[in-house]
Amino acid sequence: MHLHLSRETIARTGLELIDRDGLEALTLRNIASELSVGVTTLYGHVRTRDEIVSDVVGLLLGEVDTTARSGEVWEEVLRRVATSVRAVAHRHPAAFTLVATAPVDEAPVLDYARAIEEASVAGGISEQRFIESWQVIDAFLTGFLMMEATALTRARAAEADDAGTTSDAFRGDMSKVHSDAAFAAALEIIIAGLRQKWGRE
Amino acid sequence: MHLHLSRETIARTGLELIDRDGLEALTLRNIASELSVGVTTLYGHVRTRDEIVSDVVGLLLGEVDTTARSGEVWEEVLRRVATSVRAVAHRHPAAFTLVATAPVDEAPVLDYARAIEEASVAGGISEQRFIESWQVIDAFLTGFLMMEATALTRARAAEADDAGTTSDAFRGDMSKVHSDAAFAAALEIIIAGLRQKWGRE
DNA sequence: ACCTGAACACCGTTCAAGT
DNA sequence: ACCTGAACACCGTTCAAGT
Repeated sequence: MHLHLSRETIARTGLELIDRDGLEALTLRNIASELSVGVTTLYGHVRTRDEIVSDVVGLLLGEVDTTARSGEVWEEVLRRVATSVRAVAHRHPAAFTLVATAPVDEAPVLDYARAIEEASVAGGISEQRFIESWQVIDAFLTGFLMMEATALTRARAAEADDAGTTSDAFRGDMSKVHSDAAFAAALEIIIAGLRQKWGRE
Repeated sequence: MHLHLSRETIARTGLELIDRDGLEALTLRNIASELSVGVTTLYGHVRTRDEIVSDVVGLLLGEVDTTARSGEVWEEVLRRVATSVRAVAHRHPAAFTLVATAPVDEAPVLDYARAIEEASVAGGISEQRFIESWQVIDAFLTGFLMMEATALTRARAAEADDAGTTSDAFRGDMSKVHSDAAFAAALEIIIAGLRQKWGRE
C-alpha cells in the first residue's frame, strides 16, 4: 500500500506540511502519519531529519527558473532569477528560512549557483565577474527575501488572531518598503554599482 | 542564593550556552541548570522561550557600534556599522541565525535600525535616502553574514571530526570569496550604486 | 511572593523484534 | 528485505503544591 515511498516523496510531504502548518510542523512523526506509515519506516529512506531539510531546500531551489535563454544578457538573467526566487519565497514563506540557513557549499545550493553561473556566462559575463556579482546579489536576495518571508509568515499566523495592534510610524515606514518596486530598485542599485566598478577597471 | 536572576541574566546565560555548545543548546533546561535553578523558575521572569530568543538578539545587536561620531559622513557610518555587525557575527556565529530570522518590525531590530538612522542622518543623508540605502545594505549584511556564520559554525563543528573531505574547485571558489576584502568590496559596490542613482535624480 | 517537582504532549533516533 | 512498536533521552509549558 506504500505509494512509492522515497526520499523525494518524504521531502515533498514535508514541504506540504510546512506550507500548511508552518516550519515547526516539519516533523518525522507528522510526515509519517501523513503517509500512513510508521515513524521508523522513514529511516529506511532517509538517514536523518537534516537530510529531509536539505531535500526540501532542493525542491525550493528547483522551482527557481535558472535556465539560459538565447539572446539574454547577464543583467536580464540576474533579474529573472531574482524575480523567480522571490516568487518561490512568497509561495513558501515558512520554508524559505531553510534556504537562507542552508550551507552554501553543499549540493542543493551549489547546484543552483552553478546553473545561474552557466546562464550568466552565456549572457556575456566573465566567470570572475559573475562570482563577484553573485556574491553581492545572492547575499542581498537571501537577506531581503528572508525578511519578507518572516513578515509574511508572521502576518499569516496573525490572521487567526485579533486585528493588528501596530501603530508605530517608523515601523510602518520600514515594512512598507518591502514591495515589488523596492525590490526591483534595490537590484538595479547593485547592478549599477557593479557596472560602474567594471567601467573603471 | 539566586545571583540576581532576571530576564537579562537568563538571556546572557543563553548566549553563553550558544557560543559554547551551539544553537541547539539554547534550552530552558540548560539555562536553568547553568543557573542552578529549577526549570520552572525561569517562568517567573520570562513568558516563553521566544522571549529569550528576542532578548539574545537584543544582546547581539547591542554589541554593534551604532553611535554617531561628529564629522562622520553617512558612508562612514554605514561602513563602521557593517564592520561592527560583521565582528558580532564572527564572535557569535551560531547565534547569528537568530538575528537573521528575527522579525524586523519588533523591538530589538527596530531599535538597532533607529540608532543607525539617527547616526546616518547626523552624517548628512536625508531620512528618505537612508531608508532606501538601509533597505539594500541591511539585506546584504543579513544575507552575507548569515552565510559566513553558517560556514563558521559548521567549520567549528567539524573541528572535532576528521580532516575536511572537500575537493571541489567551484566550491572552493565560492567559499574563498568570503573574506574581508570581498565584504568591503561588496559594500562599496552598493554605495557606488546608491551614489550613482542619487546623482542622476 | 517566590520557587518547585511532577506531569503532559511532544521531539529525533535506536534497537530488537516482527512479517 | 522491509516495516515496526517500544523505549531512550530529550523538548516547552502547565499546574498544583510546597516554603
